[in-house]
Amino acid sequence: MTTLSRKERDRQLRRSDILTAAEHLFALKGYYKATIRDIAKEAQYATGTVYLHFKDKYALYFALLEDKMKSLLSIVKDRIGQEPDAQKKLEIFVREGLGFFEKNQDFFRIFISERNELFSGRKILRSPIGLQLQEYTTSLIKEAQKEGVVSADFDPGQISEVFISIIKTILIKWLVDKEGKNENLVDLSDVVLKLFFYGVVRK
Amino acid sequence: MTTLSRKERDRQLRRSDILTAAEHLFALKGYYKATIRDIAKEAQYATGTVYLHFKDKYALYFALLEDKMKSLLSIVKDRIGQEPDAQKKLEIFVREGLGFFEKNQDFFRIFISERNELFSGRKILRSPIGLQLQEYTTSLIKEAQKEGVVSADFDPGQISEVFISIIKTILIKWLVDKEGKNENLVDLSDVVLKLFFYGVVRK
Amino acid sequence: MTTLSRKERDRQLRRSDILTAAEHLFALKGYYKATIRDIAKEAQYATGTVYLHFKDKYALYFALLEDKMKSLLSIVKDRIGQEPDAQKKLEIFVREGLGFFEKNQDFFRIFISERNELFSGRKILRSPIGLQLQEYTTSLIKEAQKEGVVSADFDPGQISEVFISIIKTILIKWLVDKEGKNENLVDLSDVVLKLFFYGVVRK
Amino acid sequence: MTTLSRKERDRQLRRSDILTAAEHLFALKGYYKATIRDIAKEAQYATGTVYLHFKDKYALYFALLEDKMKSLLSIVKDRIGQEPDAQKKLEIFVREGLGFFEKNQDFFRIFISERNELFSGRKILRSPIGLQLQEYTTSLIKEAQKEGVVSADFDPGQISEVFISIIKTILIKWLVDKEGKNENLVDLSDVVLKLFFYGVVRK
DNA sequence: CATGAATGAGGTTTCATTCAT
DNA sequence: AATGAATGAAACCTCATTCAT
Repeated sequence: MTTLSRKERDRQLRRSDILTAAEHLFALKGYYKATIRDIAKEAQYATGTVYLHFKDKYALYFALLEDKMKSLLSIVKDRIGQEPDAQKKLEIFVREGLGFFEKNQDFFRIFISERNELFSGRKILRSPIGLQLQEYTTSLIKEAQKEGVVSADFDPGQISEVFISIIKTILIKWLVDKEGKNENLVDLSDVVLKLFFYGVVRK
Repeated sequence: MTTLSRKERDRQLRRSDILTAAEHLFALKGYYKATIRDIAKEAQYATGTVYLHFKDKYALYFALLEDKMKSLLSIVKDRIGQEPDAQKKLEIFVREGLGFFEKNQDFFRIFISERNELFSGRKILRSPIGLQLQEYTTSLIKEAQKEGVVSADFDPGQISEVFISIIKTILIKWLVDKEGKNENLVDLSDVVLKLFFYGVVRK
Repeated sequence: MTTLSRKERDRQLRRSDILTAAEHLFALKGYYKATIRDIAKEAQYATGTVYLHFKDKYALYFALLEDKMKSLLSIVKDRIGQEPDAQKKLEIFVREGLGFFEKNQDFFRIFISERNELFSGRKILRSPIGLQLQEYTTSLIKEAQKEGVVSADFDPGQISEVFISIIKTILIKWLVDKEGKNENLVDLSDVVLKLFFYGVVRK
Repeated sequence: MTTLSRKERDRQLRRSDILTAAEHLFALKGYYKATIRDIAKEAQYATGTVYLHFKDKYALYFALLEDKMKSLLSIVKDRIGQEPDAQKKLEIFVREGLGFFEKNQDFFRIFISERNELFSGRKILRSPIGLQLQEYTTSLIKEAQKEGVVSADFDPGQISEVFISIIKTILIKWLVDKEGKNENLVDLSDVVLKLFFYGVVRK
């Protein structure tokens, strides 16, 4: 039993090594320019080893996104936990999302590049986990509408996408400009929430 | 002189043929899967002809985005024209932007996929024309801040990106869901502006 | 017109160069061990050039067999021409077949290796040209049966395959033993025909 | 001693398991497309185990043919036993050969594909056991010649190959057409012998 | 001995780019 | 200038073979 579980643990370790290397290279070079050989080399395995864990290049890419999105979703759900207030939930969502992306910037780069693929072949965002994330966000919005925090006039699906897109936009800008500024993530959360809830008009 | 200008006119025509084909194929298959051969074939030229007009594949891609962005910028500037009111300007911006993208959906698909490349090699958004578009948007925001329409607390660069990103998000959702709904572009403009100005809170 | 036909002629020349190299290497190493790279190199072209003429490795192989079989069939049909006597026709068939194979020994090696593939994936012998060759042989046998030269008791399809197989067997043995002996092809024809018509019993 | 012999018996069992799986897969997919992994899996061993019994892929293939040919030869020799009549011997040879191949169709498919390799690398037919089979057949023919059953004009080696090839051809056709017909093996033997002894002419 | 994960050479195929016509 | 065949580098993926457990 110990033997078996060690085997399985080793297997997961290798899988994880490869995913980490893949995350780095896909973020750095993009899906097409990152090669399996490079990924294997960075993970310090032979090319063929990658194929013991992932059936082909796309399966590796897909698994990577899937794992991270699962992780993000579970963290967010966990942190939101039993919080009863709908607005607070959204606040936690923003804070945790920003935090996760900051710690997983490679993944973030890959993640934002997925929105484009909505039209074309790739479709992580419509995979089970992609849909779960979307549904979860939408459910938070719906709740906020029920509680009267968010106007019921809006289409919750639409609004939840705007919500996500504001988070992304603010985060991108922050990452790109990072050099100069010292703004921290808490401040970013505030900006996102203010924009989302009250828009840009002068109070 | 006539001869020369006709030559030049022909040249521009060919260039334009190729750009149109490229727009179609890049939107359809993405940058990597669209081949120069296919583009040339769709434009009804030989492969080599493409290289008489564009130094390499990326130059073609870049020129395509540049042309369209120039066109978008000039339309928007033209329509905004002498309008004195800052808020109205933003309204026109949204309306014209949505209209342009609707008429140029192929370009739109390519355009949204450019955000990803912010980090990596491609960077149309940091090219002269990309920066002009960005600066123009930012200038509209600044104006709105001066007139007190937009709160001066926000960083205008940041806000202008959020502005653009809301437009994109709403438009993407509209295009993806297009089948069922019959919402028109004017309604979309309203949603964008409401969200941008007042956020989602119940009034 | 001249230009066009020269182009086409050049094209056929290249195609033919590649086929010749392929014939050599397939015969020498077999289908799987012969590589496209080697074939291209032997034909003095770049690897990719092969793919301008043949969609993939199997298409090249198939085209090779097809071309040669067409050629064999047309030679045999041509030589048999207006010969009225059914037995003489079979005699010509054997003579011309042996002659063709002797001049095309590389092709012969590939050809005999095709019988095996009857069961598995490859199936040149069931392609249009393969069937034509088979049907033609069978038709010769049927004629011989009508004329009373070959017993009507036999299934003509079966007999025609035996006929072909005797030719092949005798030829293989001859090629393998070639070193020592000086038996010529005419003598071989005699052996084939005697065996086929009268069997091995002492007269 | 018992322990040792059990070990040895086990060893032979494993070897035999692997050979059976190999026979199946080589027949089904051919030498190149059958993988060691698949063979091991079908035999329910690990990949590496195959290499404890056979030095490499070709050794496995070779051993398979060798075993079966040994078995065929010993059956035929056994059945021919003390039969004094040369013609009867050939009759038994045909009957037993057909019977063996019918029971070992997988092997038959592999066996017929070996003729091709006469020229190239593989050469089971020139291995000790291949030569024994050939020599045995030739000796039967020589005997028949001595007894005046087969004309002494023919080269016995040549004739024995024709003999084998007629058997193969008739059997292949039978296997391929099997669906429709109900011809049994005894009838096939008759056809083979008639063709071999008397050829195709009308009596 | 048995296992099966790891290795990495090597094959097929694609495609941006060049260049002789 | 236009053509499009040729080039050949480089990618993905397979699989015979090895070797630590």
